[in-house]
Amino acid sequence: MAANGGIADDVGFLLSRASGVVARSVNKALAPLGLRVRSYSVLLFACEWTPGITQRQLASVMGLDPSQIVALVDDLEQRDLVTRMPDPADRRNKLITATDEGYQLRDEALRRVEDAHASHFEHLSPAQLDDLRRMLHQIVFADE
Amino acid sequence: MAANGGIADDVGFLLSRASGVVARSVNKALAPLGLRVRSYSVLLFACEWTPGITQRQLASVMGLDPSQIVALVDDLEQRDLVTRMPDPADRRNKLITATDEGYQLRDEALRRVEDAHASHFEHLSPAQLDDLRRMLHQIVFADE
DNA sequence: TATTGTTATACTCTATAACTATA
DNA sequence: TATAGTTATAGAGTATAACAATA
Repeated sequence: MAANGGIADDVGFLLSRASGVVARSVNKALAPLGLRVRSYSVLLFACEWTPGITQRQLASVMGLDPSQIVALVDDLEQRDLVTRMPDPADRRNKLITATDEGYQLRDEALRRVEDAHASHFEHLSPAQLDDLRRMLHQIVFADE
Repeated sequence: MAANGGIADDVGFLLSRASGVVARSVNKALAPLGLRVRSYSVLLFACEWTPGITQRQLASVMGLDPSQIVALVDDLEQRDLVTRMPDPADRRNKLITATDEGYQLRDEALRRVEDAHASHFEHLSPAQLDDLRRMLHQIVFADE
């Protein structure tokens, strides 16, 4: 599975290295906006889901424990980028929705992340990036 | 509902998710051996490099700061899995080399990691895994 | 002066368990 | 009782700065 050329060619090792390189770069690009890669992802999910995404759904889709979502949403909520609205149908759920400010910050964040990504993905064609996306998706959801 | 082509299909996001899924699984597989994915990588590099790898080289190849290598090597050294030998040619360098015990533990670790990987990569052909390796390598070393 | 390894510190991320409120 | 969110805590990972030994 690994080890044609040893640990340096191990897919798990390369995944970790590539993820680290990109995340570091994205964190730097987002720092002026007061975002990190995690809070950025939460903001985008809040923008994309209508009429909002529950914290449980966020935890599931981000691969995190629900307890880790709390602080991320707290931060965005305190900055008026998202709101926590109790779901009328089930008051245990809290629907996370982006505010107008949230959408505006997302637009700026998307531009910065796209620039950061460009330097890392420039040697890959759009078709290759599609293949890459598909394969990563299969690794993440291998058991479904 | 989620938008398609949104953050869930972002290559950086998928890299982070896939890396997390695999690392979690590998950490669990290595736990009985007292290894984690980081110390496992150090052990493998120590096994593969002749006549040893310096801590600076380890930091470079693993994408870490040299200060982070110290504790990793300390741990392996205290368990007699690797040795720190001053390089006669330049006594600032310390060559990290695996002991016989280190090589033995590596063999067992390799088996466990291969099993852990199998469940995540089973839907990908050997050719696809080669493509994946190549693309990840290009992302990591895009600026070289 | 420059480089290798080291220590120290602060912050972020990860993993678990236990609690509350709603159902 | 079961589920969603929350709090708390300990451990692992990340990022910098400064220092001693060696070149």
